[in-house]
Amino acid sequence: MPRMLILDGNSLINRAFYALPPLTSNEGLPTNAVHGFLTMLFRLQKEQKPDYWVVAFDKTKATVRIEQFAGYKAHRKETPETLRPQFNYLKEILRVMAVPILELEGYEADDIIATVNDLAIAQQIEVLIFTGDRDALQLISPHSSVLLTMKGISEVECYNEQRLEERYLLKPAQIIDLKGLMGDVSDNIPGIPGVGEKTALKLLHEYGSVENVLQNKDEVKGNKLKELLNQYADQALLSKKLAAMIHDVPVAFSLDDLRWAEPDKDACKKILHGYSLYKVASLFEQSLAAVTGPEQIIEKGKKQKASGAEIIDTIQQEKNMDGEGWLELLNTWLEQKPVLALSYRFEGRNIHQGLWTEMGICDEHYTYSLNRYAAAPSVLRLWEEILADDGVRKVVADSKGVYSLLLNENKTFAGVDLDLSLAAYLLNPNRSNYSASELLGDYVTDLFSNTPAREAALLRKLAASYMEKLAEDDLEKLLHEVEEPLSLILARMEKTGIALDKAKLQEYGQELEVKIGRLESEIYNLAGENFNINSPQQLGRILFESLGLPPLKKTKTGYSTDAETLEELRTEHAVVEKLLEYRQLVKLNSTYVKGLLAQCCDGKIHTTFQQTVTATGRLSSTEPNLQNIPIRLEEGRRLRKVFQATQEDWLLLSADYSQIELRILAHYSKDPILCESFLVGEDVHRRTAAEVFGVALNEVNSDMRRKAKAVNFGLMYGLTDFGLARDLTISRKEAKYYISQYFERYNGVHRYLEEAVTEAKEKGEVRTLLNRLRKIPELSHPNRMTRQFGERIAKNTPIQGTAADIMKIAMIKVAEAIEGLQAEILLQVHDELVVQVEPSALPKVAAIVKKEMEQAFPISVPLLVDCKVGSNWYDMVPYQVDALLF
DNA sequence: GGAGTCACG
DNA sequence: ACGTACGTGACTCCG
Repeated sequence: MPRMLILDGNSLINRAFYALPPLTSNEGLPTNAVHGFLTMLFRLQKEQKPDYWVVAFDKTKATVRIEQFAGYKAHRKETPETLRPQFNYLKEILRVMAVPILELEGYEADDIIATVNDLAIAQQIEVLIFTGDRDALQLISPHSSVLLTMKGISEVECYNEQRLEERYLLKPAQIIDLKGLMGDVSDNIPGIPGVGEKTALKLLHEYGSVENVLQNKDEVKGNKLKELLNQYADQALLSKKLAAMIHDVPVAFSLDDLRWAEPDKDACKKILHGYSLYKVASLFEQSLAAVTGPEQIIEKGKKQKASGAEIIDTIQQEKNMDGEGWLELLNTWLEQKPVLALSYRFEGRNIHQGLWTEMGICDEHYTYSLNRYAAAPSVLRLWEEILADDGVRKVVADSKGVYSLLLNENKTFAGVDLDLSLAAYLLNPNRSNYSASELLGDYVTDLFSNTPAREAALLRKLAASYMEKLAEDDLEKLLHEVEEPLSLILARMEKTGIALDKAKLQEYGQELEVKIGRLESEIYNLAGENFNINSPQQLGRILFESLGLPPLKKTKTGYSTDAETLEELRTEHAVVEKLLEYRQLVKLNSTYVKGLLAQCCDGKIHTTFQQTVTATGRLSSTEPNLQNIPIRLEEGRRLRKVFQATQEDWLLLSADYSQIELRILAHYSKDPILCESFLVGEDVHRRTAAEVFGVALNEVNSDMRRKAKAVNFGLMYGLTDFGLARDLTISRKEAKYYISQYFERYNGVHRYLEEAVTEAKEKGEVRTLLNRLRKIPELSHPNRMTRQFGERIAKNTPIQGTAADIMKIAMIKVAEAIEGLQAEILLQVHDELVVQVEPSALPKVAAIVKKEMEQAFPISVPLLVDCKVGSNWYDMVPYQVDALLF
């Protein structure tokens, strides 16, 4: 008898989404649900080898059922942002894989499944329905069974008539009666309030159907229940109706459309790899082999052995432990100080408010799982002692995360032996994800049993190969002496946070909103109509169509309306100026006032410093980003008034490197003029102006200096005449002239930049002073534009990256030197450190900070740090460090 | 989710 | 003839 597999697309993708950690493709697209769905699909295909198959999806803008009952599914939770796009990815992939999809406007997957099921049965086809939704049990028949996902998606349970009878003592047709009585919160089917599964089953066992229950309601035991049945009789009948699937969906397909068809293997592989779904791709090949012939299975088996399969076989077995066993084990660890691999899970909104829930731990013999809620207090205390013990070395992915969670409970963490996330980042800073599950992606063949214990065992395995790779690329020192120690400092900075004056911020927000409101009406007046100013598309139509302004620049999608374009149109129409001001204020209000208030709990802000994001080695800051708080324009700069020390009456000390990138360029290039500028401590931009314009230092005017500054600035980015011209609003020819003059005078810089590119092309990579690596595949790309981009990266990365290296070293030294003093580092903004300090400790702390930063990593020109002090991040005044304390 | 815009170093 | 300076993150609109 031929077999058909019907999958409930919506139900299964939802299951997969909530069951799996948030995986992403290399491009950062969320793919966990797609991954989970396809894994289930191919497993099932391999097992069942169906002759027909189909995936049904909801398409419910206006469901037929809405007409019946307005509340139906009205309260369903909105699809999460990271799930929504995955429907389209999945459908796209299914199409390439020649898996039939059925959906019809106005109907749910359920209804389509019921319809297809009927048709298949009529054609003597055996049906297996795969879903997470118990509703489907109503479709069970002698020829149809239902495969239900149980916990998560790892376990499934197969229901046929017999099993349904065993489990519920019900016939398939009674499933809708069951729902009619007990309702279903997720589908917003009301049922009878107060009647749950137990009562509903009891009633059905006795009376068989909702109708019959209602007919005999007077003899039902229990006054309360009788009353409920009386009161909600109609609602129960309606609920039963809602629970019944529609069997006659007018969806157009023939049985032949659903017949299994061999897909284009290469196209499938390509699209799966496009979404970074490597595991699924290999599963796909296996399942294909399973259906297309035995020869290929053997072929496949060989290949499998050669890849990750062996490693899986050799990882430590998981060992179950009782309380006694734990105590004994932990004491042994405390004594013998083994290396432990760790993996963790946590609960809570985010890492700053979270608690770890489970840890997977792997020593050289076994792997274990420790659950905080299952473990005895004495076991937890001992485990915390081990976490804090520097002698017990740990292999982890994301040590900052572990430390953050422990800090939430005022516990500590030490003994990081190897942070695999940081290691992977140093080996290749271009990846998008360095989570444990991602790093293990190469090894994990069975994602569903990816427990913390298993993860820990695999991390331990991974550590060995990473050590080798780190040694090969000469990155061990940078990892162990810079990144790993820094991660713990970052965790403490995040935990400390920075205080926010909420009231003042709200006040500022109201002030902004008044101004924004005024500007809004002025803009509508000047434009002659109302529109959404925040929509670049609508704004473009107003400016360049209604008002007839000249469109100077285009974007991919239409007119450009950015600040640069508007600036040029300023004199053309009065509305332009208002728009610029409007944009500025809206930005301040939505990103900073609203954004910061939303992140502010307990009067403090805790950012997250990302240590594995940038390709150059810089940190980044998220949720909220505290590295881009306005400063350039006064309007925005005022925001800085609300940032204060977390300790009452303490001061903020800001220490920033002066011209660090130019100094690094001087070091690299050994250019005599540039080096001299820094050695004698003159104004570099003024000197550059003198050289480029061929005048004496005292003849340099402010315009000349401004231009020279732009050149110096541009150098670090791989300057072009076009870019310089645009920045200075001068002709390209003029820009070109300045650049040639510059390189003539600063020929050391010129030579260095050329050599940097040549060497990068040879090696395909660049390095910073501390050996940080960045591969630049763009350098050998066929497209000229891309290649030139690679060249600019080759010029910029050693400079930006070295600055980042030096700052990281400085942070480690500063943190160590101020330990025990009344001071804490709060923020890092690339070339600036913000420290909070008790006023009387200021002279000493400022001297330490300045010294440690300036001497963090000596290069051939001096590094200079300027200090400023204030009670908030706005009112900062220069602070002269006492030379004697230095 | 992608595009556009704009905040920072 | 083409497109154009490096590195980030957040918010908004829109399909």
